[in-house]
Amino acid sequence: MRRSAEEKAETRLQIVRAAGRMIRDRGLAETGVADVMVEAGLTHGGFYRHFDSKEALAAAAVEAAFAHMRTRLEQITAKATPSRKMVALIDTYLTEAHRDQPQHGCVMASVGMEAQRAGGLVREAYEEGIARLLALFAAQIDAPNRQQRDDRAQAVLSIMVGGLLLARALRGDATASKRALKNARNAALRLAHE
Amino acid sequence: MRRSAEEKAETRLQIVRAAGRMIRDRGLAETGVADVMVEAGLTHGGFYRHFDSKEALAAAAVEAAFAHMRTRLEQITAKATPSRKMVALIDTYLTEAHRDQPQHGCVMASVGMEAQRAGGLVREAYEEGIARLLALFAAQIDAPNRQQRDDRAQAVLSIMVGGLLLARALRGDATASKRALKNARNAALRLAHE
DNA sequence: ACGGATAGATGATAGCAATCATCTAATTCA
DNA sequence: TGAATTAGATGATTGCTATCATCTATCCGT
Repeated sequence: MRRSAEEKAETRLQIVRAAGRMIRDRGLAETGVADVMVEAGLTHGGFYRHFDSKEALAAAAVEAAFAHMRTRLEQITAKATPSRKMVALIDTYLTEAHRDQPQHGCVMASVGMEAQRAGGLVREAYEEGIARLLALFAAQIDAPNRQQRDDRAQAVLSIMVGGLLLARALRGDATASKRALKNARNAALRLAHE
Repeated sequence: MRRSAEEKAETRLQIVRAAGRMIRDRGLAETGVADVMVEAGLTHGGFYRHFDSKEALAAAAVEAAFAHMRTRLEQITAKATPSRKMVALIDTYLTEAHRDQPQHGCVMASVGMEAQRAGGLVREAYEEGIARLLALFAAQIDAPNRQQRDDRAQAVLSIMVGGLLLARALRGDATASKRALKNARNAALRLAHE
């Protein structure tokens, strides 16, 4: 059953989104092509009409997930007053919702090392995504020169990712997990404003 | 060919060590039982004389890797003067060697989310390992009460793990990667000493 | 020293995942 | 309108992995 070019693009988007969710939720290796297609409302057969390989899909999914996060964060900063932009970013990232729903969250925190080990297109998309995320952070930081902004952006991203990872690891102890988020938040704020 | 109980224990240790290295290097899913056995100098057949399942092996490997890291860190702190203990820990963790050799490094940074998704025994070993790591850190921190020590330990572990992850992600840009280590180090020191 | 026990090897099996050849139905364009 | 095109379905194939039955050579207790 042939579809129009528009419909095909829409279908492709559904596949990429489904892959993005499943990869962040279950991991790269545990996400099968067939699973993704079912999640996208299709059967496994048509997959290769859209992508050359599983790797190509994974790379597209990583890229799209980073792009989605960038868009969301940009909207957040746009709404905040200049002095509150960084606070807004941090408070968006270090939430219980983000901790509990990796499938809609940060790729770095959910598939960090996996994406790197994957190599090829996936790794490229991953590294590019992080570089652009750092740039977005640096742009919100108030410091005298470029180097200092970049340095603080690195520190803030580090504590946010590490804090989220720790909060997820401690989910068995609700109190400790919440404290991990709070401690990371306080630390991030301090590091952002020096 | 039957072996003595002592030899069996030694063999088991070799298997666990090999698994620990491979899991941190390649990831959980990419590490096959047969690969581990070959790495341990055996064939895949005897595996189930030592472990009930791949999961049981992975859990043992995670536990052993955490234990090994604890031992190393304890030795480091034992050698340092009281005021330098925390600095010593941080400087041991945030090195280029650690960045470049995940197979001998921190489990949280190399298989964090994978270990959690695995569930069951692996997840238990992972959570236990992190809890004990936090305790080790807290013990080195100079703060008026327990809660503050725990909070700072969480913050320090978060920035260290996040910083290492970022440094690994940026390995394509040697300068940026080194700065990520340095920025995390500075931040960790500040967070440790308030 | 000898007979039962067992560590580790060999080889089989079952299940799953990626990939692709082929089929079909619908659409687009001439 | 109708022929060429193609999105997506069906089904096959290939390769890999976890698991386990069985075999054999050695060790341990008697």
